[in-house]
Amino acid sequence: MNTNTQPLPAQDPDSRSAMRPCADGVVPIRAEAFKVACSNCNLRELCLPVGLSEPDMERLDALVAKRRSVPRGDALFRAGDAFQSLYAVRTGFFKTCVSSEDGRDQVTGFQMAGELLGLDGISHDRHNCDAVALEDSQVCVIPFGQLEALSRDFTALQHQFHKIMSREIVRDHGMMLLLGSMRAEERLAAFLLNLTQRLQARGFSSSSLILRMTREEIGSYLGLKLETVSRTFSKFQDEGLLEVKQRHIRIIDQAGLRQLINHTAC
Amino acid sequence: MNTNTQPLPAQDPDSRSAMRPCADGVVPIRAEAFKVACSNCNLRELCLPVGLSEPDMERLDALVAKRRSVPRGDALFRAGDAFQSLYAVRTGFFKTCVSSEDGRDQVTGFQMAGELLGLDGISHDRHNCDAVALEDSQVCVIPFGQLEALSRDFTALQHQFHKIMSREIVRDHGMMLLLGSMRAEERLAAFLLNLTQRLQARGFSSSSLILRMTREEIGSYLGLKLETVSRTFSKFQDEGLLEVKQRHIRIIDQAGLRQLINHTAC
DNA sequence: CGCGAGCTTGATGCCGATCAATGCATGTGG
DNA sequence: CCACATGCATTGATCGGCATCAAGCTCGCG
Repeated sequence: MNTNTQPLPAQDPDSRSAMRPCADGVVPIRAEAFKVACSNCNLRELCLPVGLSEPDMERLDALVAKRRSVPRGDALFRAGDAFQSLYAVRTGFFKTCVSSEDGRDQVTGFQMAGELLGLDGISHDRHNCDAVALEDSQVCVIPFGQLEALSRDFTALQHQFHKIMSREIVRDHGMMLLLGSMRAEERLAAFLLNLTQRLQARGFSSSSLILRMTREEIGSYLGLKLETVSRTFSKFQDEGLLEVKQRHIRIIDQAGLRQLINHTAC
Repeated sequence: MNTNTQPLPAQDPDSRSAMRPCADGVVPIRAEAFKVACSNCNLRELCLPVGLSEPDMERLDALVAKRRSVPRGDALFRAGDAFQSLYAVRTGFFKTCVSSEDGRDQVTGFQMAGELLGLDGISHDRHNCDAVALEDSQVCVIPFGQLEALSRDFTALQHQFHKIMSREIVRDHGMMLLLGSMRAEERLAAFLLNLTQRLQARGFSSSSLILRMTREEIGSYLGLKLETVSRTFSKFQDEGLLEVKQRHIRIIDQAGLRQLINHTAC
């Protein structure tokens, strides 16, 4: 309903071809006109400040004074880097992936505007996964020590932060369910529905989207090979559930997708 | 090395047949002689108080004044229950499992002494999974509101709690890697090594263990069917890696198990 | 225009699921 | 104490979903 991200008809459809140069301050993006501040960020309903009152929110502003731009393909951080800060995605799109000693790797999540990156770093003071920008992106830097300090005399922030961590745990458990017991079609359907739901919350169309990641990255996330992802997309298209043109997806029968998940049917 | 849980030769081998009656206070377990307190709990090196100084630890004692016994098979909490408290396992063994609308369910973890239960409940003020005791167990009740309050003027506790949540996230990402890209043998090997490592940290033998869960529960956790778990156990036994007698496992070739995981070999 | 990254599609094979029967412990009631 | 029921584990036979290998195809870009 009330979208405070500027409501685009679909995701900014040309952002891949015509990527804007992104050195800080070079390009007069509208956001630059404001002070760097949560209190006037159009993501405040989705990000760390959720539920904070106006005056409370201004106390956050001191915290997130810094931004950082990450061009497509670059890492915001890598596994092993010292952990200093959390990051809130302002614009753009990220993937996080862990890898085992023997070189296998697994995409553990895709993050879009308003979502937090780096929570896994708290445990051992080192980041535990790579965070890579899938398009030119910008993040707010949240020094973790300061976040802890501020949340010490700031109950609402403290609680909100705990909720965010807990929500990540719940999400991960959902992924374990998906990876442990769903079949390829169910996985892909769940993935698409989750993606569109999150895009919708950000003011984008719920039926039309552009995938920012490759089939291989989707496959890694869902525990499938890229060929299986591709075939499943084609199958969904044949069945009239989707229209698939490379990375452009239009969802034709959302209810049909939903049934796929809830209906064990087998 | 210095084990502060009483170091048993292996896990209390008769605890399943001769389960002690477990109504609170009925049985004079040694712990009952002390006050209920973190500061003299033999799990303090593994549980929430890790890293706290002696005087700091005593401040925790006010928090965890209550215990609760959970007989084998009973739920400590169920998905949908109102979230009030976290729980620290004092004795016994738990599984947590989530289930989807269509009845599928997935074991998301096994918890032993010193580990925390209920972190997923913070996000929506309701528990999001079931926690079921796999043997007669006892937990410390940690009212979450009080934990937040105490951690507000108690930096070390605050930080420790954040680390615990983060560690859970890291663990979950590891499970996603396992579920997304490992084969049955690798999964079971990783599971056994993880289990023995945690048991060893608690003063138990690192080569001999008793599984507290069924083959089906292991399978659910690892994204396999119980027959596959059973077959893989047999295979490991044939290869001289393990000795398997029902739920009694003896690890003969730990290095061999380790190789299985790190060596993609295929 | 032609190269290359990423996507699609087909043919084949294998790992683990499924179905089914048997074995093995524990517990119960006659 | 034995007979039987019950829950869990093992093992075999078969099947199917997804991985793997291998071409082509599409599209954006130098």
